[in-house]
Amino acid sequence: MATIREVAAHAGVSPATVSRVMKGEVRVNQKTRERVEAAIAALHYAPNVFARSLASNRLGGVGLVISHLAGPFMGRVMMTLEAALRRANVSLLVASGGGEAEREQEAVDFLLGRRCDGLIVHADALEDATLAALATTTPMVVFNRLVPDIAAHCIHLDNECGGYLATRHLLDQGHRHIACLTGPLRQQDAAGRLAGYRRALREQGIEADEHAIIEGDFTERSGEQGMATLLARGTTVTAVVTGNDDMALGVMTALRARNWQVPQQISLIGYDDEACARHVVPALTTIHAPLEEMAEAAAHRLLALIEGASPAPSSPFVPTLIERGTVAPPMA
Amino acid sequence: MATIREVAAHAGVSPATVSRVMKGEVRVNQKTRERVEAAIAALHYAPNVFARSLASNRLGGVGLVISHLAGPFMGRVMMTLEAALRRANVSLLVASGGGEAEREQEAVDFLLGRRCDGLIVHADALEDATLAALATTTPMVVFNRLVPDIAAHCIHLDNECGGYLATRHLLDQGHRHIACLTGPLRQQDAAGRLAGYRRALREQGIEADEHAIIEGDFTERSGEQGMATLLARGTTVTAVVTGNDDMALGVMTALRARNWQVPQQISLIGYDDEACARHVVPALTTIHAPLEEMAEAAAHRLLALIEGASPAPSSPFVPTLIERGTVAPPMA
DNA sequence: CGCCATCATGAAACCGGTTTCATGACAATC
DNA sequence: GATTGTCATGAAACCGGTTTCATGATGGCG
Repeated sequence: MATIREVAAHAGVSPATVSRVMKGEVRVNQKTRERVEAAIAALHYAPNVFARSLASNRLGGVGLVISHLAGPFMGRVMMTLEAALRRANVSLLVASGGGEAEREQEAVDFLLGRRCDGLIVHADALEDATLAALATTTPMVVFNRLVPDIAAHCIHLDNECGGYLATRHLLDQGHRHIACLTGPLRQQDAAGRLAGYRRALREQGIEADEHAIIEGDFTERSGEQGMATLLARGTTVTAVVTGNDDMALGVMTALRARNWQVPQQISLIGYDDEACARHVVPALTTIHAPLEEMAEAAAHRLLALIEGASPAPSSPFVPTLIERGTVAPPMA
Repeated sequence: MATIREVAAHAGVSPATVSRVMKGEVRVNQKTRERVEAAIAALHYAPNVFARSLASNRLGGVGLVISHLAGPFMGRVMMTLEAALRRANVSLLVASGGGEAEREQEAVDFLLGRRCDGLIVHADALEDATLAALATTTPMVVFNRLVPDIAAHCIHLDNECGGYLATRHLLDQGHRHIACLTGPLRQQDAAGRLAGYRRALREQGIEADEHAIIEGDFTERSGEQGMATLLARGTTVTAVVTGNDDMALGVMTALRARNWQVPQQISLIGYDDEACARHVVPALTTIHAPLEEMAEAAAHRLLALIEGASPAPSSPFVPTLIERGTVAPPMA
């Protein structure tokens, strides 16, 4: 592999000039530039990334910290992220944290130890304060979460809106008694969705029935249990909004076990639009997040931060309702 | 950030000695080692990875080339890979190809340009010859595919066995007329599964009905169409094995549209054990691949190759049957 | 014509480790 | 006691870019 000095010798210039040509600097004579470019082509010169990193103190790559790599939509997110970064000739290092704060911190430290130029963090467990501190140290964007102190570093979804959309859709169909099976409420997304649920009810002058609001943990199992609890209480709800699709799946299981018909006897709405949502029967009506757009935005935001741009706050991304087969008007 | 020279000065030794201590070399006096370690701790010294890479010509990271990042099980694979590599203090760079040969090649080139120490390649579109050539250039393991010329570099699944297992299960239940909706037969995995299907039939002295073998392309749609074709022909099959779970989902759709009952009127078996398989109703009986074990093996194999081990061929991983709700004995 | 600004370019220092080779100390051997 | 071998260690070269600073050339302006 040719070095910059060999190229320089071949073109009859100094290594400094080759370096200038490589980075497309203006201060190079046209003739010289052409000679250097010819030499580069002739020798198939490709700069040594290690030397470049050492000298410039830049990796040319960013790190992605993911809580659950195996989660239902990380693939879609990574796909877009990777493509956007590669277009900028920036590589993507991945480290996973498995949803525990300690392991997420390890992932961050690992990537920082590799001297990534920046970080995209999709972490459930790390505390706001930790993330805020990190943002002062290194270019960073937080994905799918709003950390108030560093809002300008966050690419997030308007979960309140999503919760509202779901509930509103049921209200529009005529439902008046709607249950809400939430995710863990210490998690921002779950809390936001619940807030949207409450707002939709309030708007219609309906008072929320606190017995019909059950906190789960985003697992299918917790959806099943939540619905079972509701039914055991002899609930009169005609519809259920859930914290995510997994929980909705659990709800369907609980209902099926008791021979309730969806949507004839009870309507149901999920959240996330996972692959499964399309495939269950009846297909799940749900809330869709523009993950690809969000990923694209995250990549661009991070690249800008690395270039020294000052973080500019942006509005949250808005989810949309996907109507499928689990919502119908309530029975008379 | 402290440099190795500062540590050396602090410990009253030369940088060379610090370097020796860092890599745990034996040829260091116990007393000296302790002094150096104290200095390292006192200065919070962490070696500069760029300098290390430049001097040692090693990145300390490997590349993962993925055809479809958003595919149904890449998450599970990446999760395990990343964990195994990180334990060895090796980082993971990811590049996606999107299923086209050209883009897959770009991904490979990109990662090679970043001087990865090795490559894990999960590519559908790249040719065997290309991969074989690559293996001579750089440490590499091929994931979920068998390239005959470099079998020792391949971590793959015994698809023939999977196809056999599925078909055999149906035969054991008493089915005698079984359709097979395959993936694209130019793809090794699809062809292997079909071969297993044929062997299972042959073993029972049943001649395969070529009209009941339809080539699809692994999409849900192709499963639906395949089943529709079969039904339109007034088929007499009592069971269907499909190329993957997506196709099985399509089959279920086609059957539901015509009011056929699964598994009472027709049995069905998928392949891959995707997340959805558990959730559809009835839950899909399918073939499960030990992806985590395979990923673990891929990581270890690659790390060994990087250390200079000579590639040792290994036997394919064997899939297992997951019995759920889509298989029953044929009607009398 | 002389002075100064502008521009293109090269020399050399620098980034911070790793590794080779030389050296000196000490012990074992004859 | 001289020789040889082993061991711990340091000096310095090296990896291959980037960047600063100096320099010489060119040209515009008074």
